This record gives sequence, structure tokens and C-alpha cells, in this order.
Amino acid sequence: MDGKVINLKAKLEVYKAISGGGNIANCPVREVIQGVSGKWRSLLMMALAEKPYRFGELRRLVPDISQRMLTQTLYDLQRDGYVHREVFPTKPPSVEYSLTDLGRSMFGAFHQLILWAELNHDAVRAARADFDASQA
Amino acid sequence: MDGKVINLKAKLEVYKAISGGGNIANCPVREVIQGVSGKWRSLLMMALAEKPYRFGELRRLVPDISQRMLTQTLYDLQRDGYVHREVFPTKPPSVEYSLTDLGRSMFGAFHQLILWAELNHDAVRAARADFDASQA
DNA sequence: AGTGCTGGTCTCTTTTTGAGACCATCACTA
DNA sequence: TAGTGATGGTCTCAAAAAGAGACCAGCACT
Repeated sequence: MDGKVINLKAKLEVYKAISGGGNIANCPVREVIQGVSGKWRSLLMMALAEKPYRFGELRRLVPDISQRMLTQTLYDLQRDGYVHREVFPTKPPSVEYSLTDLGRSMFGAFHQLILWAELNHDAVRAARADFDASQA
Repeated sequence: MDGKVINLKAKLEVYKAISGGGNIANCPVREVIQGVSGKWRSLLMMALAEKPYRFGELRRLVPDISQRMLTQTLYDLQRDGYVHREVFPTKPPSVEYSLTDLGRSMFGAFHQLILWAELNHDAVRAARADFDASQA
């Protein structure tokens, strides 16, 4: 019974150590997971995993994203090294966004979760409905 | 060149269709991904994947979570069907949280991302540092 | 000169997160 | 029998993030 506790404690201690001795909340794993979170990041990663896109194309592809959030999300993804941004000096300068190797690598792992979601989203929906019903 | 566009368009159209004809933003996949997001959800899922825990144990395990967020995050996880909550009628009633089958199933996929994060968090860190330096 | 497309930035409002105080119950202890 | 600590919460309010919408500069076409 204590064995399991020690397993977890050890694991969390490792994270704690990696995170620089501070608290677990800053652990790098959480940092990366946070990087995947965000309302639009997964959607944009999925789009860019298919092929590179221009700013306006992405905006049209995801109609209900505001320009501000599109700009900011792409900036964040670029900052984390997942997305490459290239400006072409056309008449009205156009900007193309594409996945980097790191981005593709991350998306490979992230894809597992997407696949799970595709298969199980109705189970989650059902659980939520049941729960809400039982609380009413 | 247009072939790829059609691929993505088709995929996104599928999501759009699943989501009930509305816009892509409500697609169930995004909904599930959102469910995984949140500052504490991954950490609590990792803890509960190890073994069931009581409220106070979790609070001690993750020292920098506030009681409010612990309550709420566990509530959300329970609502999504990932976590089971059981109250024991001890003298001061104790509450135990454990993963459901759905929770374990989801964690299996999510685990891929955690493993990737464990292996590559330094690359992300480096990318971020580079980017910040180049912006300065 | 006016319109539209390019890819943004700036400001303001709403929503989400988070920290901290407060609460009710029971057991043990002085 | 009043004080202390442990149980698992809730409530209030401040800070941070997300989001909507106006505005901007440059160039082409009409």
C-alpha cells in the first residue's frame, strides 16, 4: 500500500527536481501541456498539420476566431517552436505559417489524444449529461 | 495542391457536421481537448492514474493548488466522467477520488503527450529562449 | 478618390483563474 | 467544557486571460 505511494511520490519528486526545486506547478511537463491548451491551439495545429496556411486562409477556415486571437495564438505557437512564420514580399505582403519539425513531432503525440476524442467524445458527452441530470 | 485543401476541408466539414451544423468551434474534439486543458487537470489525472486519493491527500500532494481550484477541478473531472467520487461516512466524512474506466482510457492517450513532454520539454524551452532573445 | 484585400494592433468588456477567509462537524485533550 | 485540529467544503473578491470590434498602413484596381 505504501509502495504505490512511494512510486508516485518519487515521480512527483522527479518533476519537482526538474522544475528547479521549486514547486510542482512549474514542472516542465505541465508547461508543455499548458502550451497545448488554449481554445484555438489544437484547432490551428490540426489545420497546419495538414499543410501550411496563410493568415487570411486560417481566418476563413476558423470563422469564429477573432483576428486578435489568431494573431496571438500563432505568435504563441511560434514562440514555443511549433510553428514557422514566413513573410513573402508580395504586393500586399503575405505571411505563411507552417509546422516546424518540433511541431510535427509534438503533433504526433497530440494526435493520439485527438483520435481518442474522435472515438469517445460521445461517451464524455453522455457522462456530462448524466451528471447534470443527477445534479438537477 | 488543391487536393490537400480538399482533404482538410473535408475533415473540418466532418467536425462541423458532428458539432451539429454550427461552427467548428463547438466541435466535440475541441470540447474534449478543452476538458484536458486547465492548469490542474493534467496534474490531478496523473496523480489519480497512480492510485485513488482523498481530498486532503491531493491537496498535500499539490501544495500550490487552492482548495477552491481543487474542488472545482475534481468536480469538472467528475462531470466529464473521468473521475469517480465516493464519500465514506467516517467520523469526519472522508471523500475518495479515483479514475473511472473512461478516465483510464483517456489517460492512456493523454499519456503519449506527457511522455513527449518529458522527452522534449527542453527543446520547447530552448525554442522559447531563442525566440525571446531574437525579439529583444 | 473610393473600395477592397493584405495582416495586423489597440481598447474595452466579459469570462475564467486564483488566493484567502470563512464554515459545520466531530474527536481528542487539557 | 472550552480549545485545537482534522475532515471537505463554500463564498467573496482581485487578477489574469479571452474575446469582440474599431482602427491602421500599404498597395491594386476601377
